[in-house]
Amino acid sequence: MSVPDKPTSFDIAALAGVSQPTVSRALRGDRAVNEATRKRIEAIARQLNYTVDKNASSLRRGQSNTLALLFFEDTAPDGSAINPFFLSMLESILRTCAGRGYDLLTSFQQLSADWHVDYEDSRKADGIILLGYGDYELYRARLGQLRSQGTHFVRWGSVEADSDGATIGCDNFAGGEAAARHLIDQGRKRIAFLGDASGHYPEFRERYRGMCAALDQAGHPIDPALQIDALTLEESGHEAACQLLATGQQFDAVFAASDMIAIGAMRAFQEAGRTIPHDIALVGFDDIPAASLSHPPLTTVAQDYRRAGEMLVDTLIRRIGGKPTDTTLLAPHLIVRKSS
Amino acid sequence: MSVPDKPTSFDIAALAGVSQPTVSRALRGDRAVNEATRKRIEAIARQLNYTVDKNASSLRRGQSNTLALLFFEDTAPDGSAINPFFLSMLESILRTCAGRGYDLLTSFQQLSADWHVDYEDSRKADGIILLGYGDYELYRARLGQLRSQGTHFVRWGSVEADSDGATIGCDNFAGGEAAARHLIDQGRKRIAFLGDASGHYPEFRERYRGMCAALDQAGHPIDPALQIDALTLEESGHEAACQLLATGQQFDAVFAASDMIAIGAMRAFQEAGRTIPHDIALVGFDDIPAASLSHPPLTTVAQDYRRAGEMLVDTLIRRIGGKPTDTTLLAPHLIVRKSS
DNA sequence: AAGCTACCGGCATACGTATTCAAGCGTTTT
DNA sequence: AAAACGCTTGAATACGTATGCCGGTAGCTT
Repeated sequence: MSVPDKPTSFDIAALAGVSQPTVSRALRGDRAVNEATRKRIEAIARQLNYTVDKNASSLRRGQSNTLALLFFEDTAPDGSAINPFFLSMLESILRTCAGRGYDLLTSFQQLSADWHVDYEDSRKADGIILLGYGDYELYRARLGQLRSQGTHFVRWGSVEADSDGATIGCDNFAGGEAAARHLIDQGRKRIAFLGDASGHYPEFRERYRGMCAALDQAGHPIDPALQIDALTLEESGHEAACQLLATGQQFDAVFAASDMIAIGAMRAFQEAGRTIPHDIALVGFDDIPAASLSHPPLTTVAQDYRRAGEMLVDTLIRRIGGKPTDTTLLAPHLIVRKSS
Repeated sequence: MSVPDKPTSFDIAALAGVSQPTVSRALRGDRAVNEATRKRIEAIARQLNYTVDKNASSLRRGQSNTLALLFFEDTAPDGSAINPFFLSMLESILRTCAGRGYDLLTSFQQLSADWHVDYEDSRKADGIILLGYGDYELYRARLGQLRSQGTHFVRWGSVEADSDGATIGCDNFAGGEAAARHLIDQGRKRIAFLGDASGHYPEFRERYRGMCAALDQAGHPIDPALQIDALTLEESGHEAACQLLATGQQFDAVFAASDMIAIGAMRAFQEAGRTIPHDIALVGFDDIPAASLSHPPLTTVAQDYRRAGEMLVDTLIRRIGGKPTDTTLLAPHLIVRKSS
């Protein structure tokens, strides 16, 4: 059972009694082509199941109508699951791409690895979306490199590193403030923070700073002993919570830098016999799907991943088109559930 | 600030004092090129930041080293989140693709829509992976169409529709049996099933049949009244469970066709004041990440999404290469947690 | 010394599309 | 009636790479 060769625009042209360029023009909707001719060509094309060869087309036009999505990971490629929050964003990005006539290429990158972003260089994509919590220094160097190469890209992340409108981010400071204010309103005074607060994760640091600002405003002291580093993994959250308990410090609330951390911490606290929210009020960040499934359901600061995905794609498309774009800060909002 | 033109193999050739074809050969590792020449070319290429233009390369070679992933959805594109199980699989597929030197194009498809699978026709991808619970009739017609076009594809799903080794699936019957046997071993006799058992979802039907077989073997009667339709959505699971309660039927266990259904059902039962597992033992299917986070943690039949992703990619690559492939049935395994 | 082989690299060309340029033709303008 | 114009189309070519074919050189065999 042999499969007939894929028809080309020459085949269509021959059947329609016109030249190949006319076929190309007709199918791209060029108005220079006579209406009747176009209809005829379209009919034949449909009948032969003709589709434009994207490789040839991209080669000729110098663009591919494809975007590339790069996930950065902290952890070893093994065993690790990607942060659900980013998966939700992926979904939004996919839908937006489809709506805008772009395809999406997806891949993982080790943050530490020497990611030579081949996609645009090799003309496989017109631009790149960068996703993931970024190690600051390494990351910034790469961004500069991309810029100097003239690569089109946008990234999700901390806005402070941005100089040219290529970043979409969440107002992490405001999110941290909102979380802390909520806890303070519940009468909590000693709020612990689980998540890196110093360097590698600018997002987490901002959340911490927002929390500190709220504490400060309420006249509550800020105790550095109540801050424990953690990565966005259930296991890491569990560990950090155990560590916190082990310090023997008093605390009546915990603000976790991400839901994954919060969920791990919740497990640790419950294992230690603490009741949530009675003994410890707990607030997370992201509003991943699992947040509403925990027991008790997790109070959290929701990021609008839907909007974020749209903004990323639309901003990138604007940049590819050479139009100016602005750094965008999306407002998070607190979702109060039973854990606080 | 103007960006210099992207260098081509001609530029490299000129600098290296050789012809363009030699550059192409050298960079592709053709052994007909002298070692020293190759090193020289490689050095220059690296220095100029040269990368092969994938469009030109794909056009010339007639293949793109890209695979396309199509998700099928039941539900409206709005508001719906994709089944977490498939997201886990996506991750595995992505990693495997990367390991095999392929890129991955991802997109959604409405199951009902007239999906003209453009990706291979238009030479943007060498083959296609189909993912999603499939409506049988519609779906099968499309598969036939793809086959007759000579499109390379593999799919995840029920094996029974497969005639040519293009399917990777889970042994749903065995999974259903295992779940039911476990419940029977716990002394349960009247087991309800939540999920479509008749037609549209061959996977679910198989799970149901497996459960019936186990009941039968144990000498327990099978009561059709204990089967309620549900889609793989939390909301749908909740609804189905409510419906089941409303029938007034007696039952001491529930086997849900998926974890999403199980989680929705758990909520419904708890709202109705039933204790799990005391009043109702509950078993799900898939082992999505959230399954271990529910309260109580959900006993479930795990599918090996990791292996599945690898098999899908590797099988597709074999088919693209014209090699024969076999239908593969992966063995699921029961994970006992606290819900049963 | 003639012939043979292995090795290396250039020439020409093909992949399929999109665009520039110009030409043919019928109609309108002056 | 000549010139100008708009509309439609074809001829030629460029995009950048990969590969079949062939020629040339050097080392080796007989």
